[in-house]
Amino acid sequence: MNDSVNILIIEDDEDINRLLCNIISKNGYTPKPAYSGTEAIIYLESQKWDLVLLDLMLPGLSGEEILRKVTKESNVPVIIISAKLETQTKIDALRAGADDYITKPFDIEEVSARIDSCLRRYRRMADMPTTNQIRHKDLVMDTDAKKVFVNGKELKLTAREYEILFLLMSSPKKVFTKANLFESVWKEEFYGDDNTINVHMSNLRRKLSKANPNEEYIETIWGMGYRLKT
Amino acid sequence: MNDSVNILIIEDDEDINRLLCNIISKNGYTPKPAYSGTEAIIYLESQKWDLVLLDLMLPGLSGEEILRKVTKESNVPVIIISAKLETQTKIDALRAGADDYITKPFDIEEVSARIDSCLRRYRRMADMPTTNQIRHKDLVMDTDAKKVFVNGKELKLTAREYEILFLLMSSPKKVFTKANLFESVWKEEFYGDDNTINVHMSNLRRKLSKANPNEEYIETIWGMGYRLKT
DNA sequence: GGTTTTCTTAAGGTTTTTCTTAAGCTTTTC
DNA sequence: GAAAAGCTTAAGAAAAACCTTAAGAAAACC
Repeated sequence: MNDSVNILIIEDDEDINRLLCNIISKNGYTPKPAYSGTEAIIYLESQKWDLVLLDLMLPGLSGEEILRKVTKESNVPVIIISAKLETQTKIDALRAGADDYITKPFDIEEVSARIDSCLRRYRRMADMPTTNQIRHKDLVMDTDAKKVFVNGKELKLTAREYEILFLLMSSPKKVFTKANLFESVWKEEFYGDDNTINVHMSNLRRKLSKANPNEEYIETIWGMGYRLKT
Repeated sequence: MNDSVNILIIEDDEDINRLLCNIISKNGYTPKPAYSGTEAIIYLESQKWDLVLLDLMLPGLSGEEILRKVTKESNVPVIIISAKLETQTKIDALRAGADDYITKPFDIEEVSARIDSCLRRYRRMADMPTTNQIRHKDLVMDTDAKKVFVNGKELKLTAREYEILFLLMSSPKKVFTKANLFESVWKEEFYGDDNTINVHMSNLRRKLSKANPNEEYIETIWGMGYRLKT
């Protein structure tokens, strides 16, 4: 168990799953079949994996959800295997953190080559501990619960306020222009009307400073935007 | 040399090469076109690259040879771009050390996603900080934090000053006319009144020379404009 | 369907940057 | 080496950017 390379195969079609298992063991790796999303989650949480092959079309929990969960909670490389041919799906998967994408029907040799390539890339990588918390000064943001704490005391924020603070905290050194903020939080094109942002910023600051009057969290960079104060 | 992300594009078709260059610079990276295998080799040996896009069908030195050379002599990730549809080619390329494979005709969004994904992977592997820095002499500009440092000491610039310096630093050898500067920084048409630029330039220079009196950073090219002093 | 929360709009005030002006300086050209 | 063109500096004026507050509109929730 120690030196083996463990590959989790999440694929509901039994034939395809078996085929993948065969390819993988022939290449000297240890396959583990999972036939549904829920089953996959159990395996994912039970041990450390070296690679995940993931079918996007699954009964129960969808492949997309699993992908999101995996990339959020761990560092395991993921290769998507799917019949979906649309480019957009591919792009979404790659952007969501997938490492490669193979469309069905696939070629045995190709799968094998991609698995090798992917593992080769990751072999040297050290694992990074991932948490669902972001911290800055005495601010703690729980991105699962979507709550913010100042000195352990919860700070009640509205959705917009939370999103703004999240953006700032996700890149602590980065200056976010109003256009940046607007497009990230509102998901609309920004065309110069920044007053809404001013007001939200002001409200957010008021709440923060009420929670801890001795600390300033958000800095204004004149003519540029906002940034977390270091 | 600065810390921008340099991507070498080895593709003999000028239209495709130009398209790729556009995609890449729009994503914030620095593209360099090479139109033949021999040209590519020269560039490959002349500097460090962050990513190579390689067309397999090339005049002169073949893509396969370049791929072999690159993977043998360096660690640079390579994405293959090719019209060859056969799986065997893909497999060979992946086995030979390529990191990804895109077949022509390709989708702009897909190329962009794959480049991002590939760079992200490598950055994690090398444990590289994702800060976006431009350097020139002892000037360091952090384009995320929008800060400038001279010998490690922060230089406080206004938005306009920052933009001017950014423009100069983004093309270290280029001479910017006042019209260039004005149109880039002010985003308005320039019609002859250059005094404003004079004043800003002067203020910028004053701050720079106060931070380091022994160095001159901006050069005036008489009758033409300004340039970073080498 | 009504209540409550959240968001947006608008206006007034403050701060900071940018622009304009003008005089003095430097480099090029003739 | 003098005239012309171009550049720098400084200071006050103007403009832009930003902050806060309050109230009406919209949305979310029950």
